Amino acid sequence: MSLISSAEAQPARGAAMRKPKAPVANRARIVKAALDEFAARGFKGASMDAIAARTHTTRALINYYFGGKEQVYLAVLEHVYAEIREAEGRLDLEHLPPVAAIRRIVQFTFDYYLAHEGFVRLVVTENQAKGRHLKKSRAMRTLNRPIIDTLARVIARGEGDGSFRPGIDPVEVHMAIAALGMFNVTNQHTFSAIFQRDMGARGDVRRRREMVTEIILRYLSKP
Amino acid sequence: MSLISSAEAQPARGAAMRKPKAPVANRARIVKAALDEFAARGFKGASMDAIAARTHTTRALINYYFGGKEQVYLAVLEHVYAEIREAEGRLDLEHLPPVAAIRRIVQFTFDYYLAHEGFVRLVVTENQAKGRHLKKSRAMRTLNRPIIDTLARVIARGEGDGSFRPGIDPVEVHMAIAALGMFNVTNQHTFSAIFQRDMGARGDVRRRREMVTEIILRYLSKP
DNA sequence: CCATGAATTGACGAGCCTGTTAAATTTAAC
DNA sequence: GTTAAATTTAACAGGCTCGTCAATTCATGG
Repeated sequence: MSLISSAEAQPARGAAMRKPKAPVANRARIVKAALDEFAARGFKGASMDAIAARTHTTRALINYYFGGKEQVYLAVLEHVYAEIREAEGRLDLEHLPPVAAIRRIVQFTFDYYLAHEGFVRLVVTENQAKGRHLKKSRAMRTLNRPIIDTLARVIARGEGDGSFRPGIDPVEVHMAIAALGMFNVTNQHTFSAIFQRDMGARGDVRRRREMVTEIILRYLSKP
Repeated sequence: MSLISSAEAQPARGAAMRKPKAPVANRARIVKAALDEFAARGFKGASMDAIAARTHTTRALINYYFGGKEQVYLAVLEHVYAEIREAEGRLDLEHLPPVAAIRRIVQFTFDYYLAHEGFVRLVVTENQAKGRHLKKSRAMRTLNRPIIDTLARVIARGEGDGSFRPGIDPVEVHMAIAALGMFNVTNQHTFSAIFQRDMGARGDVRRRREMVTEIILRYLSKP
């Protein structure tokens, strides 16, 4: 059943095995197209035909591969989460002093959301569905442990060397970072419309990025 | 035309006036039911029949009143924004010292989002639609000025009496408050599923509320 | 009491979208 | 070259949802 492992599912090529046409490449392209479509229109709003059109294939083919709309959606979800986890894994913070490490984490997260609007919107969509699909995927739980662990290690180091105060909850800090970073992209439109300020303006975004890191650092620092 | 003003459209009940059928009461009930439905399933996902069922009327009647799905949605949007603005208006901060005033604003916002999940989810939905509907409503722009103004006054007072540092942008502060408060309800499900921590747990929520106020106050305070 | 116009309903038609099925087309192995 | 599995296509059937329209209630003013 492993949907994510499909990428490396090159079938060990048993003797009695017949034919690869372009299934692997197709699957990848479908997931990518589906990501855009789901992110743009939500689960119900997304159209299988639209996804098919974006990949120059047909709806029937997608169903042949994945089994149905819901399963395509799940594949996309696992794909994007795997992607961000992988990116986080390359952060390499161990040799940085705590404050610099936090700074890097916050800015990485902020930038990643900004550059991967599809991911963010997908998370929003999934929440609108009350996490119904996510709960079905066991892969998710192990998939997101690392970020918390690294964050916890940095905070512990900071407490140790006196740059941070004690009693900080890493999960809550991660939440604050995610909240500030996500809001910047998820609520762009209503905010811009209401306050007549283009939230996407270059300078503003850079300033906001700095503000978010400052907010987090001030929260962690000694009184 | 005025969709929102319909609430107070009680026809002055002249002596020779008997009750019509139930148009006013119906309209109110429809908006309420539509709020729930749109919040629960998004714009596309919401069903006019479902709304009708919740109000014991029919789809045709709703169209007779509002004109169509999109217009019902718009009426709901204006309704909830008017509601939160009104609640904010009752905050009465002028006589509080700056720090206490900020504390009240933050906690009010946090609590309001928590108690009005429908409102929050509607904002999310509208953002998923890239603010398409909001932009059509001129009412929105004037509707949300007050909160920024009051916040700006409190910050100015704080800068004046030395409790806050200078150079703070009220809009960005409001954004941070909104981000932290909203995330707490919008991302409940994915966060709970991924980190196996029930974000809704009583104690956690109260602690988080305190954390959010602390985050904001630390950001505003002198270095 | 009746005429009038607003409020309300039931039924209809059209559009979109999804999943399936059977047929056609490739491809690798033999 | 044949063959059989793996892909791909085209067409179908069923379901859901939306907006509209003509018909029907009902309170009210004359």
